[in-house]
Amino acid sequence: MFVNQVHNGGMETLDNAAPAADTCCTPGAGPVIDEQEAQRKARILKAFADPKRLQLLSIIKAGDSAETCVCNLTEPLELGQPTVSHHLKILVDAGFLTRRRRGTWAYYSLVPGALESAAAELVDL
Amino acid sequence: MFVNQVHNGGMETLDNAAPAADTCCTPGAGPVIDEQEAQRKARILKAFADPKRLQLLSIIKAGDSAETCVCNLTEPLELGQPTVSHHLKILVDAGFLTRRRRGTWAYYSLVPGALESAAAELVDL
DNA sequence: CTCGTGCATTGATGGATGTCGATACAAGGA
DNA sequence: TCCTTGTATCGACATCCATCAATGCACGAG
Repeated sequence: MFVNQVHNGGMETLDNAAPAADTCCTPGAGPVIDEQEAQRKARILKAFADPKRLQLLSIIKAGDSAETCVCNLTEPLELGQPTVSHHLKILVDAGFLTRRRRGTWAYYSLVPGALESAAAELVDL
Repeated sequence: MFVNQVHNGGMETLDNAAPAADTCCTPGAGPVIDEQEAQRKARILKAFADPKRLQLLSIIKAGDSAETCVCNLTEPLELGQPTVSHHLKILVDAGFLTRRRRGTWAYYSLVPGALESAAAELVDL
């Protein structure tokens, strides 16, 4: 099924005289992340890859008491309340926000150091 | 149309005796990124939010000569050649890879400091 | 207990995106 | 010149995702 690695189909004249005429480059033997690790990192980074979620994090980060309820988030984002709750759930599941109910209101706050660790995942992949 | 900010519908007994019985929280007056800036950051981060692209970057980063051709990328990712070219184009357009043709082969290399600047976009949003 | 309010969940839908097969382009060799 | 090989692009398809309207749930007030 796979016919990728057939670079020289029966080439006999090469032997070892030609230095590297038909090899494109050395494959590189350094450590490479596997598929599972790549999926884990991608799942984390996907939580940030949305403009509305970035604005959510920015607003919550700029909050005075480091706690923000949903009613203060629907208006500046120009989104419906269900959509805001949806984005907040994604950020909570990704481990970047914590949710705390007080009365009928739900307050969200940043998890300390979560952004920094996510950024570290990017640099040393 | 918008009926969000009508928290107290004709509440007269509150005056200023009750501290903050029906206000959920202070809106927070800190600086917040606008929609345009959020879209710019999201476009950058979206380039990373894919496991195959993360593996691509990892392989290229681990390459000895810091240059890798496409033929060395299709096999470890278990993807077809058009798909690999598609991902590479996304990473080039995002400014994280540079492309250089030598003969019939195309070599890709990491842009120095690109990952670090992208990580910085995450921390100080 | 009933009502009202803030928030979460569900179902549906339009748009974005990853993947592949087919094809076109570029460059070197016969 | 024609042919071969590596790469990029195109068209199509399947899936994912952001969004909304409708509904359900939790909690406080009366």
